[in-house]
Amino acid sequence: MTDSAAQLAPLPDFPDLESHVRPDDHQALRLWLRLLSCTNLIENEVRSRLRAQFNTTLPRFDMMAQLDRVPEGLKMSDLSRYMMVTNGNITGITDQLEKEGLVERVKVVNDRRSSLIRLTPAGKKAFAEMAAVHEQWIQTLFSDLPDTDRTTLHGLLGRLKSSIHSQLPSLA
Amino acid sequence: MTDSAAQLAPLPDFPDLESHVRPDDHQALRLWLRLLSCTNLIENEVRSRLRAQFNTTLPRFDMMAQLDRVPEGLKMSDLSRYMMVTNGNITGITDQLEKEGLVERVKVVNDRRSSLIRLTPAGKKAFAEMAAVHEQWIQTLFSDLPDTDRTTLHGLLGRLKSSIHSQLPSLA
DNA sequence: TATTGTTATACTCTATAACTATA
DNA sequence: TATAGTTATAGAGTATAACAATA
Repeated sequence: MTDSAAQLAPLPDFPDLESHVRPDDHQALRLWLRLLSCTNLIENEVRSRLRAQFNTTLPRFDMMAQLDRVPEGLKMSDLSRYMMVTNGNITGITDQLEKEGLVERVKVVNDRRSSLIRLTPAGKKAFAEMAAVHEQWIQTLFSDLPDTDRTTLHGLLGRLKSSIHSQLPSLA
Repeated sequence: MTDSAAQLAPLPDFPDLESHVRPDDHQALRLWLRLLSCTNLIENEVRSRLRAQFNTTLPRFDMMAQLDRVPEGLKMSDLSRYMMVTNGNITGITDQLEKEGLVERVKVVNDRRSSLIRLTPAGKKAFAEMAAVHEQWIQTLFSDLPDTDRTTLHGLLGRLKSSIHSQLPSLA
């Protein structure tokens, strides 16, 4: 693996937030604008495909993804933390998915305030179908990036994430 | 510069969308979840500070940033492309900023359908103050990442962005 | 016919805060 | 007192689509 990525020719000028970067902008700002452009590019595409092909939204998909990985279910406060949104929003998304029979609230015996949310069999099935297609989208969108570059990127973003969490301890 | 980033110990488990990655998830999906986590982490913080300290929003800030870099102004359709939102939304944000005296619509002679949007002197001043503080936030948030890592990251994200644009030519 | 911008609409996501029921 | 979840509210952002004016 090399550092050649840093020495490549300038990119073509795609129209986005990065378009008006100026020569005197500092490295961190340029990096942030590019990070934001990349993420928005992919996220918008994924949102639009989720809507078109599965009539769902990213938050709904994300919630089902979290639940799919914990078959016994998750408390709403856990979901709230993982999805980084407030409690009331989790109630709203849960209500939608419950009405469609994709998740269920399961009472727990030891604490009558809380319940576990988990996927129903129908929810598991629906999510499995979406997840397979979703993963294929992601594979394809990232497929031009060589394996080593993906690994490097993953590692560097891990450092960035740790560093930011240590600066914003309110989040951890 | 080395590839050491790829060989580091696993990250602490911060509660976010990445929390439930499974051993059999493929590299591209892991990378995408981490990219999304990092961006959301920073973006949420920036949104919240823009709200608290300047009583503004990210789209408003972004629009002023675009305009600040083109003193003669931009057409609304240009802004629409750069900000990757539809035309109606640009009208809405422009209306807000115009009412506050931060931008103005300037008629162009050769095409009476369109006008140029540009910052007013008050808008320039207000943006300059915000931009300086905003850049300081970004500098700080990225400051733990060594210079070489920032450069590598910038380069790799550039490759990713090009690759995605070439897959989604509708955007270019 | 195509393009620029506006308007109207509807929906989702979001935070905040007050509330309840339990612990 | 503190915690889990609900409800109500208000605001922002978004896409879609119909529209007027102009090219």
